[in-house]
Amino acid sequence: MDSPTDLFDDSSPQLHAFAPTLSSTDIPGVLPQSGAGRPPPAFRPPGFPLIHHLLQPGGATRRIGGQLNTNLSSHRLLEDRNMEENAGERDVQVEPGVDGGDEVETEEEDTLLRVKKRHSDAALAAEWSQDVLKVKRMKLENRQRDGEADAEADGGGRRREGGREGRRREREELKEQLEEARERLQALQEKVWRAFGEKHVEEEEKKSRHRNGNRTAANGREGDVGMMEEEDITEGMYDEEDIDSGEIEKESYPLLSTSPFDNFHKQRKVRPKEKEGRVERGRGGGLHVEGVVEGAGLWLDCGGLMRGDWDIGIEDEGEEGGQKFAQALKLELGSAVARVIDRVLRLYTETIDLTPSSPPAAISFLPSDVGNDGRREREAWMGLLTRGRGEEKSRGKEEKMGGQDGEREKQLQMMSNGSAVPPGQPHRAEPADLTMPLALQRSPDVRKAHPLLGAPLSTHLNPSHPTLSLHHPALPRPPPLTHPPLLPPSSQPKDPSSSFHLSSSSSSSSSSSFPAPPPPPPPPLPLPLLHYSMQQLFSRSLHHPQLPHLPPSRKDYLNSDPFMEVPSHPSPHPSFPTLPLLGHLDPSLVRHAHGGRERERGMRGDGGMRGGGMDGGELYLTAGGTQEGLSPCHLKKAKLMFFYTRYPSSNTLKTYFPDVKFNRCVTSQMIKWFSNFREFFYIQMERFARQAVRESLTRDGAPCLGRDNQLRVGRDTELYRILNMHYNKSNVYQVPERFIEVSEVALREFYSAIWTGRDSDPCWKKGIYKIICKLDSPVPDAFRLPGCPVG
DNA sequence: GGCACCCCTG
DNA sequence: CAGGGGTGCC
Repeated sequence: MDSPTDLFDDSSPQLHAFAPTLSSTDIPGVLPQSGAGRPPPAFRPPGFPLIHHLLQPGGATRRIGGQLNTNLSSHRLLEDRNMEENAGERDVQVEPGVDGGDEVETEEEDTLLRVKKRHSDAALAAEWSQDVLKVKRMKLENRQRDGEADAEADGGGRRREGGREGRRREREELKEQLEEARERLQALQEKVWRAFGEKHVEEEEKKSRHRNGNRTAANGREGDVGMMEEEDITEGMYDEEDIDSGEIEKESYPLLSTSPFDNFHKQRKVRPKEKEGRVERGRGGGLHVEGVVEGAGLWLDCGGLMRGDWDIGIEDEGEEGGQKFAQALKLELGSAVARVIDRVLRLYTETIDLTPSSPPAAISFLPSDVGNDGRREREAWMGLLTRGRGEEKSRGKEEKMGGQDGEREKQLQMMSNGSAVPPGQPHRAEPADLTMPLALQRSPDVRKAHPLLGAPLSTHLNPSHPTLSLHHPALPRPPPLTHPPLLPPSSQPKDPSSSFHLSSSSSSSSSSSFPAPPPPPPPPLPLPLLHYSMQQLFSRSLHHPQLPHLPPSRKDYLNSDPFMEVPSHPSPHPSFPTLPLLGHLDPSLVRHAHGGRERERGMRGDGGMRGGGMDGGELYLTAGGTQEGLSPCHLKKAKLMFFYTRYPSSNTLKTYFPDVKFNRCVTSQMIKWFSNFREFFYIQMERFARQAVRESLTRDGAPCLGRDNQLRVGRDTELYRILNMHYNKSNVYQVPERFIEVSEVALREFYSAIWTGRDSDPCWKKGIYKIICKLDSPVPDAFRLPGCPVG
């Protein structure tokens, strides 16, 4: 069965997956063709019950088609077989003699099918179907115990014969049906919550279960059976299911904390006494409707048909009553399912509706806003990676790549201090501009003490640039001479400030610290936000925070690695899970992570994987093993590594991709990657350098500062944005300061070469390459971790 | 000649 | 981003 992980692929953004579109997929029998070619459904909140009307008597016909049909059909086959084989044994959930049961089931499936259709996502459907089966399996296991318990209770209680025995049996069967329905509802609910990002209701469920447990316990011996049964089931369920949905979702989605469910639960509490009274009238082995329903956190209120009424009806009217009961059950179950789905969908749509222009909010997917797990992971992969590389610590342990670090720094310093000044500079008045230390423009206090490199690189998030700007990379470049892209805010407040405030707006803290000159409102930020959140989920699941202890043999690389501190650090937030998170997501993910090697092998040369983006690559990570091919995840990691090393040796690559089984092909492919990265890098440098040259020529009388400032690559510049978007697309990694400095060096080199006309030499770039090559810096040790850096 | 890199192209 | 040709270095 297909894994639901496709759900999170780029190609099927969440909005697509869960938007209750009223497109052709609503036509019964027309199932969505798993994503491809379907236009993103325009989302609109349902103003009417989406499901309920389908459940009216006669309204629910069984039309199943496509993949779902396969799944559900097989499910039903299994189910039917179970019913036949186990009718007398353990699985007495629906006895053939009872008409209602099968139909209820059918209606449920139909209902759910429609939900799934509305979701228009085959993956979700598959997942759901899979989980139904799982629930069934668990139920079978629990049924045995349950059956024994029931038998005991009956044996100790009363003996009935003839019709009475039959009615009791019917009740039990109906009870079974109810339980099954409850489990299905619960499974559905979990699916939906998981899919919709709901977590809060789970807590409600637990509270409800507690309440219910207490209440049921108060009902005495007969209640105990039911309670234990229910708890068995729910626990069994959660033992398994919690692995899937678990803490992550519970912690991650506070948005829905005031959900309609809350109100509903409050509603329910209005008349607990009355219900308790009715419960007490219930008989041994009776229907624990309320417990069942409440335990599932659902609001199956049964429309006034309370348990006692049913019981009385059954007792008094015999078979007819039983059939009525069955009918009522059927209706109520159906309507309950409908309400569940309606509410969930409405809840979801409301949530979506509340944040229609979610980009800014969602941009805060940056560490402070993600779930705790994500934050922790991010700290491992991002915060620590970017934070730690103190220059002092890094010094002297440079790898072979570019020679000694001190040498590099000297070089860098030299570059920035004016060696880049072109000889024979036409504009004699301006060399001072070009020789100005690049970094002085940003943090003068620090940089004065350590020109250019003295300050620790990215030791912290500069409050002025806490996050990266989020300009769309595809924005057309402005005309060269109108808005020099490299101008800093000081010289050209208009352009850079807008971009700067863009970047600020994406952070939570700093927008106030930079009073904007009447800035144009930030344009919508077209980032794949939901997609990114899913990325985070994946990366969370696939990073083993405690795994990365490296063998001592590698300690020679690790002396300054902040990442190594991660596992030993107590989590700053007590709620952070300390166990590997792998199990908290969907089991299919776990499967991917554990047994994914087979799939990894087939992954290479896919092409299809990149259908909507390459982020599915995270799915192919293994925690500990190696894989022969390179995944998109590795590409991502390589791009981030490019921030540190532009010319990695193959040894470096092997060091930092421990989960890759290197062979000639893989190595050359990775080398090629970096070649491509460099290419892009140099192209941008040249492009902006030429632009700056043009700008210089046309702005002849302009203040000197302006020209100088064009040759910097601050985090507020277009060049930076372009680079960031290329190497750090999801923008979760703090671009190391050193990379910015190297970029500035490159930019100045290009500028100088172009300015002096050296670019007429066909080999004019080689010198620049040489310089840049020497500016490689060691890659943070955190990159030695197998797997995917966040983003 | 082998290799790495650059550059161009699709 | 990959493939392939060109170039320079060892």
